[in-house]
Amino acid sequence: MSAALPSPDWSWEHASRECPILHVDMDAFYASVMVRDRPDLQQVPVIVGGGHRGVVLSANYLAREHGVRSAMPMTRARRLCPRAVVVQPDYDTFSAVSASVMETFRQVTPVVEVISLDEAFLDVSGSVRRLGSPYSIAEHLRARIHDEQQITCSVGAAATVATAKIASRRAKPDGILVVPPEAVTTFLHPLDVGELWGVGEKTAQMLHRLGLMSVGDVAHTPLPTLQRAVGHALGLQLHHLAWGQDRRTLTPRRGPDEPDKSIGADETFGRDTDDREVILRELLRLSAKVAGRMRAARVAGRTVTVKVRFADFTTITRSKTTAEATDVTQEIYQTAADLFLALGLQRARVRLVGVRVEGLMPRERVQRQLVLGARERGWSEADRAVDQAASRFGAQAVRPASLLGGGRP
DNA sequence: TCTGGGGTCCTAGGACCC
DNA sequence: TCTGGGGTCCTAGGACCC
Repeated sequence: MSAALPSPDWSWEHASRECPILHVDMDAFYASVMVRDRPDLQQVPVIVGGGHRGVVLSANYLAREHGVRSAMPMTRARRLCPRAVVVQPDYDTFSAVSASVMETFRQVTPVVEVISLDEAFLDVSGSVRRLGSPYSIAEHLRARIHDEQQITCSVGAAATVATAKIASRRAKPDGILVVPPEAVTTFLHPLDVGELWGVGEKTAQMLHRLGLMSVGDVAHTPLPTLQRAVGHALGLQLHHLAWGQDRRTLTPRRGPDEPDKSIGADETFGRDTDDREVILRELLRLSAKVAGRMRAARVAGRTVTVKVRFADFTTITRSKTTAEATDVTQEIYQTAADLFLALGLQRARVRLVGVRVEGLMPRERVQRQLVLGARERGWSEADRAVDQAASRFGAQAVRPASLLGGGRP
């Protein structure tokens, strides 16, 4: 399992000294957490996923043996593994387990970049004197997480973020892989191009068409050729990554001074619809959700984007940028509804609609034009009342009048 | 009963300004 | 009358990540 080059006095301990970047990734996280408290599920294939029209969020290794993978349509997953038990995700539990795991990381080093609920980078260069080599720190973390949470994780250790990330994937499940600097190209070059960060299905196909199958092939392709094929930025990135070069450093946390760049929500209908009223009502619900999250984050934004996905899965977006930033539900909805209606759809069957607000800035920085019309102030105050009621009685308690009574199964 | 929902970044064309 | 670049903003689409 190692890509390291043995030398006379070689050891994992020693080899890891130049590998202070750890990438820790929980193994089949959602599935592992769901199975943990259900002894009856321990020896059966388990798929975590939404119901109707959903995708696989996670699958345990017994299900993976049948070819089930994350993000696969549930229909296909069930076909591949009919005897799998399908369970609904429990995000509250996932968040709690994740928070505890991240806390364990922070006891090892303050330099933790959280990527998602089940994944983080750690820079342990400042912890080596206190806790030992990166390799023994990784072992320590794995043992603690297993003891405290009864789930396993895998760790990749390297000198750079990108290589550590690939290493953890190759270490799965329940393993550690150290890739010392002198072994980086030996490790990377035989891998498929799809292993590189930024190479998904489409780019992998494109590279394969050019005869570039392995990371080594990419490494030995002239940069201009690469850039013509996949674009300027990605070409440069792949060129660097293929040689194990990655200047990225860890950013522990996005500060309050650096808010999200956009906030949005979308939803796939239970069944495709061409009913304008149904779609507009959904846009209102999504606008309320987005605006509520914006107010909670104390941001306002200028660009509203509507997304429409049709029955054949083609997807379009329409956006409008206004002079003034807003966090007001009615204003966001009005823009979204205008954009949607301007499409002039007649009988097109719609699968999904979404609303997103971009160009976010801290709310304090928004200078509302002098003429704070009575109407506008009214909406803003209505939103605040909704927020307060929602925080006391739950988000379901308060919603726009047009969402009441219109519900259908 | 094929294909979720939350995001980020890049590209490319056109408008507009200097 | 014809023709420059550079920079920024906006819009639309696409790819990718978890």
